[in-house]
Amino acid sequence: MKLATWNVNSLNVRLPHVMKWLEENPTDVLCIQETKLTDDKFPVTALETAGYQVAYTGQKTYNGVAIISKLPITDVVKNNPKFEDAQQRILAATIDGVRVVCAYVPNGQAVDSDKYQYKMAWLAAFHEWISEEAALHPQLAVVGDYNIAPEDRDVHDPAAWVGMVHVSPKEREALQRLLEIGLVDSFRLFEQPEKSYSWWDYRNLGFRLNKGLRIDHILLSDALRQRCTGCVIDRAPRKWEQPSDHAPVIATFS
DNA sequence: ATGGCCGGGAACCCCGGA
Repeated sequence: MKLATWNVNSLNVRLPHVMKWLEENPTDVLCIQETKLTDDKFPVTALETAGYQVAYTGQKTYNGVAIISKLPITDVVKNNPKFEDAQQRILAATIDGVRVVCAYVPNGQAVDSDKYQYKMAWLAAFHEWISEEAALHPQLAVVGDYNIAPEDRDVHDPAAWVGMVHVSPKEREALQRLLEIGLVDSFRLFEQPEKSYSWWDYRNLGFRLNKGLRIDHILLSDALRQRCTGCVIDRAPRKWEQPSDHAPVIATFS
């Protein structure tokens, strides 16, 4: 089984990239974020014709998440039942006995901004809900754009990022609390190249100079960790024409 | 370098992203 997460930064623009990537990288479950599409605009036909089932929840202009799967999708839940949220950022579903949570964690904009307060409140409620999901579903994968770089080695220039959103101690603690539920960052289960990132700024030749952050993660419960045989970041689509600023992260399972 | 890039939506600038 192969499970991937990718912030596509507008599915309207990136649908061809998604289709091409799925063709080149047969994937059982692809979780995407920032679709920026209302549900009536979701490209159901294109994906179904390619042999995938879909679940999605979106809104105009911002946010929006979806799960694209070769295998049947059941027990779909939209949003965190414990957090009233007008923003469409969470989709959970069961696929092949695995509970998959696709999440787009708020950006936070700047430490101590209103958006940062929202991010922290969102993460607290997410922790509460994921704790329960973990108790209910031994095989749990919590994947998506976390907008948090866990450690300094996940940041191209840690000194330059001190005090910035994505690396602040409070955000990192929130991610750590999620891990304490019994989840593991699948990327760090395996030897990885130095300076591995999943996002690069469009500006300043960010990708060319590998000035990035590793903020997209696949967190796994212990039962899934036992089955995990690899986790990689696929930089290839970041080199395509008109790319998303994020790259897919892929975990494989026995 | 005080910044550069994107996408969306409403217009030909501004917001949000990270």
